[in-house]
Amino acid sequence: MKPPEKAFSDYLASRNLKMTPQRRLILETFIKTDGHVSSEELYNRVKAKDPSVGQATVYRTLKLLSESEIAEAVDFGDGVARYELHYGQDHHDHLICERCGKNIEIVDPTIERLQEELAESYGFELERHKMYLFGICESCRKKKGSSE
Amino acid sequence: MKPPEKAFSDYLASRNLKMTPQRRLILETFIKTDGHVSSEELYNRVKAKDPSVGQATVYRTLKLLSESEIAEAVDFGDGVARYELHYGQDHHDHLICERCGKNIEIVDPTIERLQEELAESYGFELERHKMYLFGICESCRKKKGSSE
DNA sequence: CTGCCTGCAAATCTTTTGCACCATT
DNA sequence: AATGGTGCAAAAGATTTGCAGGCAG
Repeated sequence: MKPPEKAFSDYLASRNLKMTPQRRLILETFIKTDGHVSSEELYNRVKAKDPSVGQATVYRTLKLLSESEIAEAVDFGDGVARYELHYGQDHHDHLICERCGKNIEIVDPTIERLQEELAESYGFELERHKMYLFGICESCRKKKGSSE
Repeated sequence: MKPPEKAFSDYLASRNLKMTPQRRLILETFIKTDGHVSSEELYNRVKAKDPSVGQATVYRTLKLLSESEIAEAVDFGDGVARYELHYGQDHHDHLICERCGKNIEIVDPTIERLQEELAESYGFELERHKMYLFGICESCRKKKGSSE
């Protein structure tokens, strides 16, 4: 499988766009940052390496990365768009602790298959899905009453 | 089960807040509107009945309805917060056509149970979840190539 | 009076866009 | 020259907040 940079420049080329130093830097920084980055967080990291990069460029590049399916938006319901690396990653869903914010990546093949079947039963061809499980993790349950 | 209005005024009372004509009107309008309303849509409907109601009041009331679990936020990833009636409704997830936006409410008991088990296997106590399946519906697949 | 509510407008916050200039072909 | 790309600042869109006045107990 080709490296993400190559995948990105291929995507750009296919749309008559160009790989630029800024885009390369943003992509590199994005890849190094694991977890779920907001545009602003990414902008800050990028700025640390090259203060001349503008915030709009980060927004624009993140959108390109989404379109090219190298990044994927994850939405935790706070008003901020977050992105995670998608290219070359296994699909996964999210298990989130509502108290401490801990975020575990999960996947269950049986559920995946049932989702497919469920969509089919409604005549849909399933393209993708998002599943978020919200609960309280073990350690937060132990120190009960400590928050809220 | 008590009617939503009662549930809401009980919730308000429990927080030393009051049921007001505006709040009542907003709740009534919200209940009559099925599907997934944005604050602005709801504001427009409310305004049609009583033009003196302000937009901020709709936002504020919608937040109260969320807190009281009478409404629930659904997030389709466009920048707008939408709400649906939650109180007294069965839980359901969403099957969304990426082409025409058709939105079907779905539920699969087996998936629900597996989600519970999956969370448990990570030591989580599952409180709630959100699942969105995105695909292409049958009629959109037939008129293929008609969009995008 | 006191405390909650409301409408309005101003403020915030995130994201997008217009524009003039730059770089590469 | 032509086509994109960029940074900046302004704009846009959604939501929140400050405030002065209003109402109910």
